[in-house]
Amino acid sequence: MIEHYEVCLEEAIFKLFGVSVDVELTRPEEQFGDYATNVALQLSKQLGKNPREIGEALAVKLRETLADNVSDITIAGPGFINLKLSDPALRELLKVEPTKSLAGKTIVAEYSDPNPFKILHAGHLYTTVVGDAIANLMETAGGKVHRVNYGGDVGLHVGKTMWAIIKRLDGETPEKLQNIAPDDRSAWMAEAYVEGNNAYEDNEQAKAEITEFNKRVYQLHADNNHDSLFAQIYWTCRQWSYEAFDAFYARLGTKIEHYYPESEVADKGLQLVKEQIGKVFEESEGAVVFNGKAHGTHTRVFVSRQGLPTYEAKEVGLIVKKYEDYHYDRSVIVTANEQEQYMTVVLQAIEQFIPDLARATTHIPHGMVRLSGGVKMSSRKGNIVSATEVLDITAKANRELSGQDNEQTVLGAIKYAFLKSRLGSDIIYEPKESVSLEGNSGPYLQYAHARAQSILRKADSSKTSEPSASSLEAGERSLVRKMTEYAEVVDKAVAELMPHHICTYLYELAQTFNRFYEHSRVIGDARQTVRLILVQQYAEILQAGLVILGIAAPDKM
RNA sequence: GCGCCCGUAGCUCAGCUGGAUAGAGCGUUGGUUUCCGGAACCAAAGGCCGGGGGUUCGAAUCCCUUCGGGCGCACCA
Repeated sequence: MIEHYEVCLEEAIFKLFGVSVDVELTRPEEQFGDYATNVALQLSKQLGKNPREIGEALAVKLRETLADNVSDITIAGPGFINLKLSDPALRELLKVEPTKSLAGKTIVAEYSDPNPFKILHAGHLYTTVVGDAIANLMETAGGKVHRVNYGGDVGLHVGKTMWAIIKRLDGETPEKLQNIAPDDRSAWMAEAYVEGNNAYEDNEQAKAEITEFNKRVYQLHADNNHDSLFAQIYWTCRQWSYEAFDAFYARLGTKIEHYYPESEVADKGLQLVKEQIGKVFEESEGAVVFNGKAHGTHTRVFVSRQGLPTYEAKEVGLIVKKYEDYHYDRSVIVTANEQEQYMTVVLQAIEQFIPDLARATTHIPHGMVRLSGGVKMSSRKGNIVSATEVLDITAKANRELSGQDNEQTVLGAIKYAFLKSRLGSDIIYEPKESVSLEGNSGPYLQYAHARAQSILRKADSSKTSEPSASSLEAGERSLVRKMTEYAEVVDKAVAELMPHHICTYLYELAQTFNRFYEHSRVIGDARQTVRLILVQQYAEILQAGLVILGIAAPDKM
């Protein structure tokens, strides 16, 4: 639809001035019109003419060719051309849906990535919410999205936790695991990890033992050993972690389709890397490294001196494994930005021998979550806020404010607070502000939706026999104008994989509606029919947007 | 030391593929209610867009530089 107007402008410019340009229409402030372009300014130098002259000449031409749809064309400021659409043309724009730019594409979205044997912390909550929204965006654009996560069920951290667990059990006694109550399991393992990590750093003997445990865990996978006492403890605890993840995702409404444990990709990665020694990778000080310096980055170890694959080699295995499983056209990996340069190097290495997969992969880095006034959280030190604690303090803030418990409100509050800022920087989470029903919050939007639904419910019982008018009053027009931006905003969010655009837009939309609603009676008014249609469309857009964000849009609150 | 990211109102943030008087929310001050959900609306105050230089008709936006903060740089993930 918008393309139609752009093409008309391009044709007019060609006819008048004999030059071909790519016209891009933007959304100006409402006072200026519905669409605007600065082509006249851009052409000014090339044509040696005053931009306003160019604009005026174009306006004369366009008033003829666009007479059906455009009610007013003005030249303003230094030479902007502003188009105001006729009311029917504007309402026609409401039929435009987000572009299905990913139709037919298979996409793997990897996010969340909690590690078994470690705590599920606030950062996991954040990255899960972000990943979900991004996956939803790609789905909205028509993509077939597979949501997966990846977690370290092997590696040094497992060695640390296992070391402490066995110490706590007073030996390799898997039967004693039964003494740990199901509700305590996650916390118990998280404590064990901290214990193991401290021992690793402070105690040489423990460090040696942990190193040995790390190898034993790899060996146990290599042997597919489920029987030894050590193996029984390992598999039981790993299962505890997965059960905790399942419960966490169920609570959030996240649907992770497949868990990739590191143990499934370690061998593959190791093998792939070894095959490329002397080509892509080289041996250095007994380890296998990728020399990123030659490519403007830095050198990274892919296989340790002990012959174990590092995170880097496992990533290679994972990227290939995901391709074997899904044959994706595109792969998106959402992680914290501390992994940004690591990922750059890994993709650079893969580019050398499987270029297609490297190019199909997009890494989306985001910042850390900080609780207001808090410090960065580290699971190694144990001074960390768990995902559950964030949910709990938010529930508490909501209870104090509203006097009741409402899980949907709490989740809406957290998700919106996490998603409303542009990805990349750290975010500061303020529970009280997030659950506030005033201002730019999730609950505000949920309430806005409930309120619209309430109007529609009431209208069902009233008569709506008046014919719908085609022209719009000022307040109605502002609302329609804002609603027509929805598809464009979604397209932008999809193109950039940036969910915050949806948040910004939905909030502006709700504000526009509230302004309209404040001054315009709906039920019982002479314009009830046309206004009810607008309320209906508004509620639909609000809901669609909230769905993308993974936030419930309740009919009542 | 090298690399990446980030500095916008008291606080939290939009705006960044250059364009019209730099926008919201919270907080502060004042106002609005016969009536559809006031969890709202209206208004005011509050900004050398970290500093400096450059490119441009035009810079919060691009380039250089400087200061401040975050993160990453070999066998953790």
